[in-house]
Amino acid sequence: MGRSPCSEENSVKKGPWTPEEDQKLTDYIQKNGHGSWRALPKLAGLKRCGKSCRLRWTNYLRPDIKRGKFSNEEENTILHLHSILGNKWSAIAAHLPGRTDNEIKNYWNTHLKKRLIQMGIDPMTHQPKTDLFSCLPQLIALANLKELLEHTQLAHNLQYLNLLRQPTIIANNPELATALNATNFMATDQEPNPYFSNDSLQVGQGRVEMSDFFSVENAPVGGGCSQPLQQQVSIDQEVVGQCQMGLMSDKSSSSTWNPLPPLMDSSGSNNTNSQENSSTVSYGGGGASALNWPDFIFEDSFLEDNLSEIRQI
DNA sequence: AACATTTACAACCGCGGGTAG
DNA sequence: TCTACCCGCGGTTGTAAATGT
Repeated sequence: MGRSPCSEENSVKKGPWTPEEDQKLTDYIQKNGHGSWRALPKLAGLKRCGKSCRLRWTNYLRPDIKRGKFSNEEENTILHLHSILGNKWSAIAAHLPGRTDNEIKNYWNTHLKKRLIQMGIDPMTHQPKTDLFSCLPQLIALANLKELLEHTQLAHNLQYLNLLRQPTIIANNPELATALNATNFMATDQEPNPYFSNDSLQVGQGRVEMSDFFSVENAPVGGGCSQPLQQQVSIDQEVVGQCQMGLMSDKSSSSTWNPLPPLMDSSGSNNTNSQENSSTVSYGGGGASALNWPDFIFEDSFLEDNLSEIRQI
């Protein structure tokens, strides 16, 4: 009873198609149309089952098939339609001229599905995953990203402070000079700044190369960043503005991690040895201080007044 | 250079709906 | 209404190519 499956038919060839077989099939269909697929192999002189011929034609030999990489537009269409239709590959293919359901299915399984999983999105529901284990890699990546961005803000703040050390700026702002002196951040030519240089930075007990902060190679994997990390954190002409924002946010929120150098009372006898302090001061602690940073360094007008000096550096 | 592993994709398999007799 | 057959669909497998060790 019932029909015999294609694979059980006698003398039916399976496996990859040869160029000769492709040519026979193409020639026959172009001359006669496919008609009955079941009858086609015999008429075309092929030792294949009708089903195999149909698949070969519709998925590979059909002249209107588009080859090559899927465009961003096609990817977006697949993602959108899949979120509505699910695994209805033929329905999705109907919206993508030249693409077969098989090709879309393969592309989904090998590229798009994996990408959604990496982004912490359930490929079947298109919703963010809720179970902790399945999105553990994303959580780790986010934790790494947070750490990187905190260090980046620290670097920005310190670079801003370094810019403020310029003699012309200090000469015009005695209050700033006092504050900088109070941080142990002020250095002379004979006594280099222990915390910051153009290419490295003191963080707690360690020293980190600036290149570690600002290279894509060291960026955390995953995390769903919508733009290259380098674009987000690179120090360029906007660094002054970013530094100022960092300073202001830290100033207004003392309960959060504070990357600013603490102000120290310079009248104290124990704070004169910067070399000793360099090994003990931790920016992360932000310990209690009787002194405050002068308000004017957080204001736009101060920045604008000194922008020309800062940009000459 | 050799081997192992991963990736990409063509092809196969089985199921279910539709239809003619 | 039942049966045999055809066709299309979605899931799965096999394998060549690419990449890593």
